[in-house]
Amino acid sequence: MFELEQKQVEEKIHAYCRQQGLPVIEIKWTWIPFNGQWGISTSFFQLAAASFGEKKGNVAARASEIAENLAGSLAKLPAFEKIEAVKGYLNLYFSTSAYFQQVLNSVLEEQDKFGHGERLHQRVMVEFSHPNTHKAFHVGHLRSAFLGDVLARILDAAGYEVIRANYPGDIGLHVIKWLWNYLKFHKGEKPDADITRWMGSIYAEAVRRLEQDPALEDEIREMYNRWDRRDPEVVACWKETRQWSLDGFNAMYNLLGIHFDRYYFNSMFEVPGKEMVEELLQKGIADDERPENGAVVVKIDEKLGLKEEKYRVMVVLRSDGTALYATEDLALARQKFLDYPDLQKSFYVVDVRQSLHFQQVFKTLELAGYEWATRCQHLPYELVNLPGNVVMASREGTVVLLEDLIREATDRALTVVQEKNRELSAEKQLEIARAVGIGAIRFPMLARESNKVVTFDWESALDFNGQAAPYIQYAYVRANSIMRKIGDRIPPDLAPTYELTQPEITLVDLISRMPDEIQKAARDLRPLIITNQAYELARAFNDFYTQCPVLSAGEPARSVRLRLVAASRQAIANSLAILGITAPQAM
RNA sequence: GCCCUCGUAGCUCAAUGGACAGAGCACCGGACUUCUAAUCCGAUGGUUGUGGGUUCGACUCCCACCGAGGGCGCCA
Repeated sequence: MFELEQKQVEEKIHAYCRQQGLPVIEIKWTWIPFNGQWGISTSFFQLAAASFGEKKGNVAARASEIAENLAGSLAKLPAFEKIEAVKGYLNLYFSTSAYFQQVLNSVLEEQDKFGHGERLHQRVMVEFSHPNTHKAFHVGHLRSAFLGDVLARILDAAGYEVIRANYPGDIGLHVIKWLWNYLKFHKGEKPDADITRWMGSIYAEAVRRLEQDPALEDEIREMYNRWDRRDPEVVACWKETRQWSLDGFNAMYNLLGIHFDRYYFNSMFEVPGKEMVEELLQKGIADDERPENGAVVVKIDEKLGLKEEKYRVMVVLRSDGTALYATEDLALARQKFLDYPDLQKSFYVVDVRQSLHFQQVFKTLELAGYEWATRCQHLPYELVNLPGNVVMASREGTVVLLEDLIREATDRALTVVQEKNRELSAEKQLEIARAVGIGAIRFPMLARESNKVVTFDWESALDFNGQAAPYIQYAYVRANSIMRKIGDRIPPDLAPTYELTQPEITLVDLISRMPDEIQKAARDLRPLIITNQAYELARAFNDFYTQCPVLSAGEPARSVRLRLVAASRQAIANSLAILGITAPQAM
């Protein structure tokens, strides 16, 4: 938000460097790290070290000297209230009243666009979630869904045109097993409610039956053959039951606040994938080892002339000529660029275990001469495990179903809402409980580095205190409550003519950082940056709330603070929006 | 055997290569005639796995080791 001011100072520093015969280097700004102080800072250690060249010297002392000199020559800049040199750092403190006013004005003018970047007119795609039909949807699946959703929101806020893509696994061995069990033991059944759970149970039952009697594998093979022959009964059953899953997923996505612009289905890429393998063979990139009882493979390291193994060998077609996941991924990647030739980036939010697989796919496409291959990028994330490092797997039955988690979280929130908001209708209460419960589920999936394993346990999943979504939502509600008391009429623009207190300065400081934080989150593809920002903002607001009376304050503080409350409410709302967390009107 | 990721307070996690490594939970002690206490304030808690190296400066980068997890031609 302070590009202009920064530029001015940078020019002065550069002029000083030239005058002193120092190298002109890029100035890196940081926020002043001291609480309650508002401004920007840069250090001169690098410059001091450079000034000595090959010789040794006291860098700290030299840096202090440079900072002191600059502080002296910059002393008259009107943009800053105070300029000081401390231990080799140059600290520039904003003139609070002017910027305080400027920040609030931007927020209140831009409203829900505050913090967002200029439209870049660049298109990117984020593929995420990719659930398997005919299986349960469990908590382990949430990470990709939330990560992808929020990355899409972040990129959109940063200024990109974002395509949200889903790639459901609607065919494959798991579906065949399901169809077999259904047609043999459950033909004609269809539950009225809770369909995703039921789909999962039919699958789990199929797995159990096959474990108990391995001879049944023959029947699975037969079912696969029927599918390959496009047996009308099997195809019809597949179409119908596949839709049940998709309907169930849609209901869940709606509840979770996730939507997609584009669906690619696994079943659409079997044939095109095989065609691409044929093409790879013709180009001499793939090797057909089927005559020697092998498969069709791409020996990537060999083709690249690498001495050490890196990409290894990727199987692109089974020895019996049937398609693999890899086969289909080749065609999927291509389809995305056929649909959107101007795609700058094609992101895949898929768990870390598939890192090598995606490196292989993208490198193979590059070898095949597709120039867009380098625009594909896998965004890996670690798994959600159960305590004791137990992986969630539908087959093992070690899962926490999403429906159960949502119900528990919502119930717990509802208990509090009913106690605290007796005057609200049951419908309103449930709406709030949903926002709080689902927000509480979302937050911890986003508030940690994606390369760290998340351990799910009920106790912390249902803990609404501290660093959690309800804390942030509550800050929003408090701000909203104050504004409601004055009919939401925000006082007109005015400058603070009283001495601002520390909580007020900290709060506006954090609000002013939001545009930068959003850009940083988009650049690094890290939702964590936004969760941190949102939490800090909420904390600063709660601090302000307890220390600074608003409605009972005398003018001009009352009006200034009302504007600050309105701006805080907006900033918190915008942070929550990027995180896909609903900001309730009451709690 | 090769490759990838992680290791920070009792627990869960933060910290653009820069100022005293910060939060939450738990535990202990306080605060509701005042805008919603799902809140706030205070106290306790650290040789950042170990050993080297690079740098003016390392939780951060490099190397080795230890510990945990994951991946390596026909699963997805």
